[in-house]
Order: sequence, then C-alpha cells, then structure tokens
Amino acid sequence: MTGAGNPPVLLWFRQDLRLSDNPALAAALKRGSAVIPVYIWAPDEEGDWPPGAASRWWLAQSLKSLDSDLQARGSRLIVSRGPTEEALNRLASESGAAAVFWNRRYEPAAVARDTRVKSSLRDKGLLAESFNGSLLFEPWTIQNQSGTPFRVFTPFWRTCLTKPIPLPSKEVPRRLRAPEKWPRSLEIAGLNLEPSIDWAAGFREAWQPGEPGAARRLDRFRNEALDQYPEDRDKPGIPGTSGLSPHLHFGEIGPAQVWRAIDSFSRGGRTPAAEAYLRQLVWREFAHHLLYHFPDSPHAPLRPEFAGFPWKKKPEWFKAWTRGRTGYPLVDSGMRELWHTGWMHNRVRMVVASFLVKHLLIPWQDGAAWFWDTLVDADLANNTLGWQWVAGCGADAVPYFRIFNPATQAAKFDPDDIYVRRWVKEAASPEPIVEHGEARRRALDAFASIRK
DNA sequence: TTTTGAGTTGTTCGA
DNA sequence: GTCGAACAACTCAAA
Repeated sequence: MTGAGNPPVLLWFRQDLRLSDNPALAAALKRGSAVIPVYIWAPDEEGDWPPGAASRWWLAQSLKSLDSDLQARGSRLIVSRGPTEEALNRLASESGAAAVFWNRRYEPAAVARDTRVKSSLRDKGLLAESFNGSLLFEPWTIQNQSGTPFRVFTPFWRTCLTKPIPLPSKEVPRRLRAPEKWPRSLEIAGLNLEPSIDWAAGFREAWQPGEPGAARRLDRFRNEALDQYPEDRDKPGIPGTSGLSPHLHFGEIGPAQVWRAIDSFSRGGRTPAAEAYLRQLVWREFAHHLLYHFPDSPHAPLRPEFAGFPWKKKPEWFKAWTRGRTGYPLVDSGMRELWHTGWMHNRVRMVVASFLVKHLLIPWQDGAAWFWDTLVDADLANNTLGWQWVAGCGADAVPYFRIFNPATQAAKFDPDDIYVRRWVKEAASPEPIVEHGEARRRALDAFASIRK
C-alpha cells in the first residue's frame, strides 16, 4: 500500500518522546499515511500534578531534541496548547487528518482525560487508537491468583517473569512523509517551559535530554557500570546506577529497549548483575501497577491506619531540609545534589526521605511535593511508591522500626566522603536540627501510637 | 481449607 | 569486635 491518497495521521506525543520502538508511530507508518507529530501542552489536565519546574526544563530540551530528530527525517514537531480535545480537533481539521494515534499513560488524571478524548474523537468520525509504549506489562495484565492486584513486589516480579517480555521494534524510519498541509504550530519557546531566571546550568552539565542522550546513557551504563551494579548501585559517590530515570519518564527510551540491552545470560542463567538491574526496571512496572489500581495513593496512605498518624507541621524544619541545612552531611548532600542537578542518588533518596518522615515527623506528602517540583525524573507512579514505602504506609513498605541513621549510612556507602565532599563545601556543618537518638525514639513512639 | 514461611534497601542492644 | 535477637503486621503463594 502506498497510501498516497490516505489522509494523514496525527501522532500525539506525550511521555513517549522517541522515534525508535514507538508503537503508535509504527502503527501510523504501517498505514502508509503521512504523519503529523504533535505535542500539546496542557498542564491543567494533569489533576493535582502539573509538571514541576525541573520537569518543565527537561521537557523543553526533550521537545527541541525530538523536533530536531524529526527535521532530520523531513518532518517537524507541531506544538499546541490545550485543551487537548480542542487542539486535536483543530489540528485534524486544518490538516485533513483522519486518525489520531498515541501511546498510553497510566496516571489517574491522564487515563480519565484520554478516555474522554478518545470517545470524543470517535464521535467526530476520527479513528482514535492508543498503544502500549511505556510499560513491559500494562497494569491490568498482571494479577495474583485471586484475580486482585499485587501489593507485594516479589510475587509480582515472579509473575512478570512468567510472561513474555515485549520485543522492541527495530524499525526507525529514515524519512517521515510530510502531509500536504501542515497545521499551525507554536514555537517550543512560546510555551514558556524554561525558567526566566537561568538556574539550570547544573542540569545542562549533568544531562543530555532527548532520544540520543538516552541511548548514550544506556550504552555507558551497559559498558562501564553494569558488571559492578549489585555492589556499586548503593554508592552515591560514583556513577554506579544507570541514570536512565528521566529518559524513561519522558519515554526517550522504552523499557523494552532497556530490557533487551541489559538482559544477558551465562551458563544457562541470567547474570546476577543483569537480574539486579532488571528487578529495578520491574519496580518501575510495579509502581505503575499500584498507581493504576490505587488511584488515590498519590495523596492518601495505602494503609488506612496512617490517616491518624501524628504528623507535625514544622515549616522551619521543612525549609532546612529543602535547602540542605539539616546538619547531617549525607542528608544535606542529597538535597543539594537534587537542587543542583535535578536528580538524587537512590540510596540517598531513601535516607533524606526517611529523615523527613521519621526524624522530623513531617508528612510524606510534603516531601513528595518537593521532589515533584525539583526532580527531572519526577514520575507520579515512582514518586508515590517511593514515599509511601519510606513512610511505611504503602505496599510492601519498610517496617516502622527501620529508621535510617544518616551517619551510619554515610559510613557504609560513602566511606571516603567522596559524595559528601562534593556537595557540602563549608568547613563545618550547621548544628544538627535534631539529635538522632532522640528523634529515633520520638519516631518509634509516633509509629507505635497508630498500631492496633 | 488451613497453615506456614517469606518478604528491596536497617539499627540498636546486649551477650 | 562480632553476632543474634528484637523491633509488627500483613500479603501472597505454596504446602
């Protein structure tokens, strides 16, 4: 089929900002139609979670990268503002498009919006189809033997391993056929995603947003760090983790591509290093599974007894935490790394989160909101799982008595102070805002108070 | 059907 | 210095 007479397809990009292994794009190409790549900025449609400042910075870079990759293939990115429904209808009528294809999202607000958009497009006689480009296992495909969603990771993982892992599609188009008539477009800069005061110098140094940057990151990890991953992933001073989280969040690389690149076997078994990393990739799946099945979890604890937890509001302590001025070098380093680069090492995320929730007794939701605004990899599913896990109120959560000692954690995972010296330059740390032993006892009492 | 055992990431205390 | 126990409650799967 040449498709020369086929009306064009609108390819609605969201969190799938890539051309390789993109099922919606593949489906559009298969029709032989011209493709009109579209991004619609509609933060009002994200419920309580419009993208934060760090995410918006990343998004701006990623859109520029996508546009440039499209232009290299004879195409371009059409940019519009929401409301999404109106934008898609206008773009379709301006271009004569007869179909809209996209890859699915799983956040509650996005699911509701996408459902509405799909039926509205179909009512208008357009073909509207969605695909899976972001997960290995969509949330409704994994369940336990009683037919309910898993709440414990290990059985979830074992069940995933019995399912076929999707193969990434190899096809990357050299050229994309342009439509006869391009619809109107805004400039990416016109969306005002980037800060007016340029605070992102540290971000630019640390990251290369976009599909080529994601591929480079994956290559580096596989070639230079994977073998040592089980030991090195916990050391914040060295690049022992993949650093793929923001690329995965924005879909600049897909999980099937990552699985394919990492999975390796020796003597009949998966190598321990590959398995350790793939488990982490499946934690991302588990987070999406939980968010989909428990849509209140971004704001409400999964364990109901936590509704009565005696949280404290201490604005000056919260502020000290956000600024990296708690007096605990590992905590302060993490918070400064976050502020400077838009990212924080996972080991340190656990320590700073535990410190906020247990040492300071400040609600996990406040920490989640700060991370949401400052992380370039801010992802509602992962952020929610992480904070509920640390607070002990989530699925498969940490036991209440597990209270990280920031000094012990530093001694164990940053024994040569490489990480702490990178982020805490002053000769003397501020006085600790709470004393560890006392804070620990207070936390144990608070957690005991909600037990039956 | 009921029981049993295991479960991402820890710390402290006392022998 | 090292080591085991204690620090809960609940989900899930296998026996």
